[in-house]
Parts: sequence; C-alpha cells; structure tokens
Amino acid sequence: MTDNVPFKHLYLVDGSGYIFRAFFGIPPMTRPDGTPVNAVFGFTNMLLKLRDDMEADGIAVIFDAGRSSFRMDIYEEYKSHRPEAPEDLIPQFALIREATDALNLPQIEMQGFEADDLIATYARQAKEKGIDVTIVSSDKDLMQLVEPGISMMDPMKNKIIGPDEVFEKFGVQPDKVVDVQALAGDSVDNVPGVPGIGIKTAAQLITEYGDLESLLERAGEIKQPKRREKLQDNAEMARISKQLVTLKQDVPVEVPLEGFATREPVAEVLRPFLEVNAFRSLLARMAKRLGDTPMEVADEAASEDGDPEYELVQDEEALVKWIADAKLKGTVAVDTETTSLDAMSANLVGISLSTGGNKACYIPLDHIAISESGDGGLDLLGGSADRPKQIPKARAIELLKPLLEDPSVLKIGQNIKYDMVIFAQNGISVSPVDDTMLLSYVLEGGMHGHGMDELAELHLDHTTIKFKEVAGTGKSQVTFDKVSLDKALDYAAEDALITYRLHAALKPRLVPEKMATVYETIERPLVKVLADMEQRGIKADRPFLHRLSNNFAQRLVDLQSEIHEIAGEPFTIGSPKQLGEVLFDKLGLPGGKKGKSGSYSTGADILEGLAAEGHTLPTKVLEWRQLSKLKSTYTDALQDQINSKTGRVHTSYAQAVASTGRLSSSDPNLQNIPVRTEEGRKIRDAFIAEDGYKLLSVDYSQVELRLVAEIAKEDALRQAFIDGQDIHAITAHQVFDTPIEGMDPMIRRQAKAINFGIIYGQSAFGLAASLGISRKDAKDYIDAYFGRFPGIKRYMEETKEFAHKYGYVKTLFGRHIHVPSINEKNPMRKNFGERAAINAPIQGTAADIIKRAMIRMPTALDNADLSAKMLLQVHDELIFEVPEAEVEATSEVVRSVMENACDPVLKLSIPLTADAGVGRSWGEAH
DNA sequence: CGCATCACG
DNA sequence: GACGTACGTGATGCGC
Repeated sequence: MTDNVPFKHLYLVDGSGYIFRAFFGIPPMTRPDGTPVNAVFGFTNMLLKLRDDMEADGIAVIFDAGRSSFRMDIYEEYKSHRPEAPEDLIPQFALIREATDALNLPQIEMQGFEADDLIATYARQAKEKGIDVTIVSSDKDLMQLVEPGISMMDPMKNKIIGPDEVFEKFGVQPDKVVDVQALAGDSVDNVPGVPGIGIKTAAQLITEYGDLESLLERAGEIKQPKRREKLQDNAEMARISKQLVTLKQDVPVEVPLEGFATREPVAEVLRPFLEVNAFRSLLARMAKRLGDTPMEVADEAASEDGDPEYELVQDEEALVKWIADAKLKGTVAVDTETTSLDAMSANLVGISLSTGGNKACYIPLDHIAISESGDGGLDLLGGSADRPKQIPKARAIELLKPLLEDPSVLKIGQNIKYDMVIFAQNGISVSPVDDTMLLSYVLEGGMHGHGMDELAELHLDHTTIKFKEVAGTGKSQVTFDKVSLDKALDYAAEDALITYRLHAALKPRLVPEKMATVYETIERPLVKVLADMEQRGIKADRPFLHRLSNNFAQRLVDLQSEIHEIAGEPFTIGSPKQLGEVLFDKLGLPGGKKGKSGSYSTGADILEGLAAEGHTLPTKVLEWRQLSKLKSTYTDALQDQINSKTGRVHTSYAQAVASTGRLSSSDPNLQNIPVRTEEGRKIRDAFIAEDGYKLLSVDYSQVELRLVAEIAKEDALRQAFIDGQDIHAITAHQVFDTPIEGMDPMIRRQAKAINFGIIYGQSAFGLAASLGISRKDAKDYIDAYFGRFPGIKRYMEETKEFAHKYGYVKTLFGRHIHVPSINEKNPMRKNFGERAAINAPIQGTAADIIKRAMIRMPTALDNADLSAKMLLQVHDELIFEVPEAEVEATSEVVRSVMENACDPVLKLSIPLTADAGVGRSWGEAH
C-alpha cells in the first residue's frame, strides 16, 4: 500500500450546500444572455480564493448525485418535504459543474450517497493518512465530523468552525452531535426525532446519560412524566433518526484521494468559461494565469491560427525549460515515438510535448542517423550509423520523470495507454492523465473512429502528416529511430500539438453533454487497469503449443490426401473458390452461386447441410477447416506472440473500438480463444499459471439476458432470475407450454436460441435458419414469445423509436451509443441500425458493469491483502493469476466485486451472479 | 486490399 | 412481391 498522497491539506468543498448559501447570500447577477449567475460567481470566486489565498494543495468539490440516497431505504420520508429550488437557481446547478471543470478541480458525486457521506468518507481517509482536512461548508450535518485534524470553514463568512463552534450550536462535543440530532430531529431534512425534544433538551439529556442508547435504556429514570413517555414511545424513531443523521464514512468511493492534488486551470478552458459568464473581475485577476498580460492573451489566441512553432530539443537546458513551462501551465500533451506498435516490445525513440498555444517540441532520444558517406571518412561498411546530437536517454528520463508523475500536472495523450506502457518500461508511472481518444469515444462513440488523424480532420479541420510520409511504406518502411530529425520533429511535435488542441476542443463538452460521469468513472480510470494487465501478460506453454501444432499438422496432411482422393484431383482446400468448383461443378452436389464475387458459398452452414445429406467430402472439409484454423490462428501464431523478454503473451486492449462500449483484444486476440469444441479447448490448456500459482476464471452468468429482463422490465423473466431458475427452461415453458419437469433438451435448446436471437433482434427467417425449422414455426415461436413477454416487445419498439429520434441509444450507466445508420433510406441499412440499436443498450450495459468491476478489482484485492493479479478480460469473464494459498479468498473477493459492480449507482431488481473456476491452466479453470 | 471464413462473447 | 435477414469483435488465407 502506498501512502504517498501528494498534498498536506485537503479541502473538501460541499458543492451542493454552497450553491444554496451563495444563491441567497449574494445579490442577484445576470450575464449578458440573462442567465442568473450569482451563485456561480460566488462559487468560482470562493474556489479561486481557496486555491490562491489559502494555497490549498488538495481540493475536491463534492456534489449530491440526485435526490435518492440509501437513507430513503431506511426512512421513506427522508428529505421528502424539500421545496423545489427557486427558478433562478435551477440553471446555475449545471454552471457550477462547469465552473468546477473550468478550474480543473475534481468533482465527485455518487448515486445513492449524499455529498455529506462522500465528504465524511474522504475526510476519514485523509485523516488516516495524516492529512489535515478542512470541510468547506457550514452545514450543521457535517459538524459531527469535527475532530483534531478535521475542521470546517464557513465559506460565506470565512469563519473556521471547530469544536467550540460545534458546542455552541449543539451543546455537546462533536462526537455526540449525532445523538443530539437523533433526539431533536430536523424539520428541514424531515428527520423525525422525538417530539417535544429540541436541541437544548437533547444536549442536556445526552450530557447526563452519555449517549443515545444509554438514554433510551434508562429512559424510565427520567423524572418529567411527559418527557419520559415521549422517549419511551419514540425510542425506535430516535434510533432510525440516528441512522439518518450519521454520515457514512466508508462509501466505496471510486476516485482515490491522490486525485485531489491541486492542478493549474487550463487557460483554454477557464478563459472561455469566465468570458461566457462575464466574470470580468475574475478575468482580470486571472490574467497572468491565463497567459500573461491581456495583450499577450490576445496575441496568443491569434497566433493559434499562425504557423506552429516546433522546437527540436537536443540539450538539457532546452528540456528543462519545457518541463518548467509544463509545470507552470499544469497541463501538457505528451506523445512517444517508438520502434513498434506493440508497446511491450517497442523501444522508446523520442518524446514530444506541447503546452498549448502553437508550440510543441520533440525530444529525440534514440535516433540513429544513417550518415551520408563521403565527408567524414569514418563511414566505410555501408550503412554504418552514428547518433545525432541527443540528450542521453537515461538523463532525459530522469528529468522528465518528476513532471510525468507530478499529480498536479495533467498529462494529455491520444491513446495514452500506449504511452503509459512505454513509460512504465522506462520506470515512469504517468499520472494523472486525460485521453483525447477516450473523450471522443464517450462523446461520439459509434459515429466514427477515434484515431488522431480522423479527429484532427473532424475537429480542427487539419490534415496531419501521415506516418507513412515520414517512415516510408511497404518494404522500404523504416522504424522511427531511422527517421531524420527534421522530419521526426515535424511529425512528432505535430502529434503533441494536435493532441493538446483536441483536448481543448473535447474536454469542455463532457459536462454539457452529460458524458462526464461515463468518462470520469469508467473510461478514464480503466486506462491504468488495462495498462497493468497488458504489461502483466499471461504465461503460455510453448512446448505444448508446439506439440499441438505438430499433431494438427499430421492430421491435416492425412485429411488433405483423403479430400484430394475423394475429389479425384489435388486442389487448394483453403480456397473457397476452388472448393466450390470441386463440390458443385465437379461432384455436382446441390447448391448455388452466391455473393458478388460470383463464387459458390461454402460456409460451414452450407457444408453442414451437405454433410447431413450423407456426403463425405463436406464432412472432411469441415474437419480440415477446423484444424487448419486452430493451427494457423492459434497454435502457430501464439508461439510467435510469446514475448522473448517475459516469456508471456501480452495482448493489447482497444478501449475505443467497439461501438457498444466493449473492449476488443488484439495482437494476439485473447478474447476468441476456442472453447466450443473439444479440439479447440485444448488451446486453452496452453495458457498456464506460474509455478506456485493458479489461474482463476470468474464469469457472469447470463448477464445480457438478465439485463434484457431488467431494462425491459419484464416481470416474468425478472422473477425467474430472482428465483434462480433455469432461464431457458422457463422460456420453453412459456413459449411451448411444456412442463419444466423432465423437459426435452432439444426443446430447451430451441428456447435458448430464441432467447439469444431476441437480444439481437432476430427475424423469423434468422431463427428458422439457426434452428433448422420452417419459417412458419419460427414465426409462431417468436409471436408466442412476445405474447408471453410483452415487456420485451415494448422495449424493442421504444428503443427503435428513441434511436430514430436522437440517433443514439443509452446504457443504464448513461453511455451514449450512436447508431447513425438508423436514419438511412436504404431499408437494409436502416434495419441493420434498428437491430444494432436494440442490442447496444444490453451489450453496452454489460460492458459498463464489467469495466466497473475491473476498476475496483485492484483496490479490492489490495484491501483484502491478496496479491492476485488480473490478467485478462473476455467480455463477461475475468482471469486472474493467484498464489495457490490465496485461491479461496481471492475467488470470494472477485465474485463479490463482480456481483456488486453496479453499486451504488444502480440498484438492479435482479441479482447478478458470477461463477468461479480454478486450475493450472485456463482450460482447467474455465 | 477486399472477401470469405471462423474463433469468441 | 422482392429484398434481406442476429449484435459486437479480430486473424487468417486466398486471389486479384
């Protein structure tokens, strides 16, 4: 456990509380468009003072997430009397969030918990680490937290609230405040308390009896008959009240304390915010920070259209200047140039930085100059290379490390996971980070790709220099270390500058477009988790793969002869064209042409049909294809993918590729390792644990079907899951009217196919094809299904309608998935869009859930003192490498984190369940 | 480089 | 009446 929190004094700002105080305490103000902004001004001003005058080095702004909280489960009436917010205050709620972002301060909220609980939790965490805490609020409900090391500050009066002030208010020391509140109640929050007892009496009673429980136990001793009676009659109400007023200090918060180190505001974000709201006094005060004198501000803004200034950094002096500038600005775009797209085998060649404006630099570190022979005379053995002037790599790393690890400097990257892995290889743990690729992904997922070239075109109307233009293409392509420094400068510096500008264009959109939560609580924290998994890799048994490969090879040779024998001539079995000609022309099997290529279709379904008619050739070909696939894609390719340094396989997870929010895996893809056939499953035995360790695999049971039931609010299905019943059997029972007892496995199989087909919006045609039944039967099944589960039908219709109207659909966690094809004229594409729209919320919510589990996993394991490492994710499954002695405990922690991954944001009406398996290999564990 | 095929959830 | 027909991925080999 690291206790390295980068600040000494943490200010926890009660954002929700402040806005009300400011609204009533500051005279009305409006900005030019008439929007009231008095509370926003007060808030912004207060935060600026906090960070500048108080020199606060740690600040977090905490908000209430919504109206509901766990307290309503305790007492339904809690806060039920709250009047609506005044009309002039309502538009200011969103602006306050913007202000927080503009000041580059973290804003924290969690569904199900009030701001007060989050404040209590963070205050406790900070105190445990020896950090002083000031709670910026005057809310009496927070006074229970005051203790040595934790104080409060009234932001309107600028007054410190310590134990004396709390005593003045409640008549007891802070640690007894909840007992007093429990007795006295609170009409504003609708906490009942005991009738007839106010703060004065409560304080007196608590002082006399010690605490609430003792008082209630000894209530009989009270002399005043009325008071005694009231206390005895309302003991339970008092206990409930105490629960209501006691703040939760162990909320499973997602943002760690370390994230609250104060960061400099980003001028490009703060300036427009202050301008739009016409906060002129603040603009003037911030002029320096926003880019020196106002005149220079104007100059800089103008120069962004001018030619970029790229600097080649070749000595320490120049590098130190850039580092100082980045530190001053608090934000820097970073990009690495390497020798490979595979981060685990790449060598760092250079680093580019940009701090905005029109400036960027490139720091070459490991370039090789191919000398143009003729002048020096040293160059004899053609192609001998020497190094151009560069800062020694180790020295540059040493200088950059403090900046890249500085919690008060935001590092921006485009696909920064890659750079994080590169830096990690060089001993640098980059933090905190923002990723323009992920910003684009959460804002415009499904609309287009999220590569830098595309984003630059789209948002900046700028055509980037292509990698091919500097490194060449095809056979003559060279690695980046062989690119000349002038070309490398133009290419690399541009990448950093574009990244900086993309950040300025995209980040401010998060809050107004309501994507801040998805970005901040899911995608951004996941980057580090994935980077760690990729670096860890999984051990692969090369000799085993080799033997398997030879075995497949032998059988392929035999099969090949048999196939050629039956065909009567040798041909390339792997060529669908040649195979089709052999099957349908030469042997005259029934079948037809298909597809634009004009060739016969020879897919597995066709061959299976032919095989069922008793033809031997298709059977042999199917077997050949299976083995050929296993050999080329798995047993052969995987051996080549074993990293020579680590002896392990390191996949790469793409976080911004799948439109639904899923991850994808490549190089190699470890999300499609065979499992469905016995032969294929053997490949899983090649993935093994280190000696003394086991592999643990935990997968969600039927997540997507559970989510369909949940999202569609389909009670019949929900009940089945709540009761833990066999969902496919239930479906069969409903659709075919078959008793569940002694059900024919074939019937259940059909129901299973229907269940999955539904998730994808399958038609009668598709179901008929996948079950090999008539279309009429398929249609009857589907009709019966919708008849029994009308909620599903309704969900499908409503989702299509929503997608047509808005062009996107949403997951339960608020992720937007754009489905542009839904409004196309071409009915085929439109239908395609509709099916995608139906599926996306389901697949996407499942993706959100497992991502949440993954983010929490390292901390959960650490807290349980377990050293297991998460290695792989396969959509609904997580794979860990676990010390043998910790298997049981780890299994429980992992399951619990996975099953509770929706907490506390979302309360599903059905449980999620996860099943664990353990083994020496992945095959055994599954 | 597009297409067909097939591996996974 | 025809058209097409289940969502989301990545890797491989063929053939142009």
